[in-house]
Amino acid sequence: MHQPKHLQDAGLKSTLPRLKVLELLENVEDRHLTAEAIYRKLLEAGEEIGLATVYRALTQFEAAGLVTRHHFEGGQAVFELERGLHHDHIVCVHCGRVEEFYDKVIEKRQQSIAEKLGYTLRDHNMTLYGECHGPDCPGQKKKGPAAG
Amino acid sequence: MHQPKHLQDAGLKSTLPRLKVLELLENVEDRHLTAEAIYRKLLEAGEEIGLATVYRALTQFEAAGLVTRHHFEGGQAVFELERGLHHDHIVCVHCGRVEEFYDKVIEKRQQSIAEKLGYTLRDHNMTLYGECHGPDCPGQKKKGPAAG
DNA sequence: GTGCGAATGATAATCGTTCTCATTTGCAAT
DNA sequence: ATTGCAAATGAGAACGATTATCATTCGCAC
Repeated sequence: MHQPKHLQDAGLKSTLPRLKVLELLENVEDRHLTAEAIYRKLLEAGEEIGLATVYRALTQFEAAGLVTRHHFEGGQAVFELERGLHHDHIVCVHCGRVEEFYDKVIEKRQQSIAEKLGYTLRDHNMTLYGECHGPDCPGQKKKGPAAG
Repeated sequence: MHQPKHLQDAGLKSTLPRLKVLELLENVEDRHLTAEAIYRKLLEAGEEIGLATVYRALTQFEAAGLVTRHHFEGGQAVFELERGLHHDHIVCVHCGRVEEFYDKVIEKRQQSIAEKLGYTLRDHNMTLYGECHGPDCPGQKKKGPAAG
């Protein structure tokens, strides 16, 4: 099972702006982008597109299962191209870096917890927040710069 | 360890609006309320309070550890009085009912996943979404009302 | 190429939340 | 109890993210 490379396969009319958004999502290295970041990148690439269209395209992609929307902390939703592999996320509280992981034990526990409580599990959201200790992460500074 | 019953114990000046908000949170049966719901309930109870004050009080309570803020789906944050017992939530996608649970296995897995990925875990957000099958839940209707 | 409905984009509108600022309050010293 | 002052309040403006509006343009079937 792989994603349809063509929008029509997802039931969407194949328009230029949609193709541009999809293409960007397929080729960009950071898989988790805000709508505005996508919009800016397209403008920088010389494309003519409106922010509203980016939002519309992403919402449709999400409905079609091409894209997943996440609400990490910080107000702005981020979108990622769906690859058919469920995973959860860990986000660095300092630099915003996002990594993905999958844990079968947790998934099973979630299912049995929902059952035990009388729910039919439909979805879940699990995001861990931590400090990533990466060399470029501002959280790694031994001492902050003098105030001011 | 129990919560300070007095705002001063939490480092906050004891003002009438803050006391009203705290009192409401302590006495209301639904432990998960939006700021606006709290505001409305206080107005209905005859209190004079502004929505901005409710938000401010909640933000301060959160900073003081008296209250926890959750971002479930739906745009509006919900607040709950902190009882010192960490837990996660399961939310009914039909009626919005919220239940709490705690699973030691999941907590431990989260910790070890973060470590394995090189993160120091600071926080996490885990919310399950499901159908609650409660008798009053609209999701239980055998057939929806005729359209229109 | 034509035509029509769907898609686009600029902008206004919306929603939840925070900020501004003039007024009021809590509290400590009197 | 009164005073004084910083901190808190409340009404409404401002804000940021997202969605709706609506005239224009596009994609696609004929």
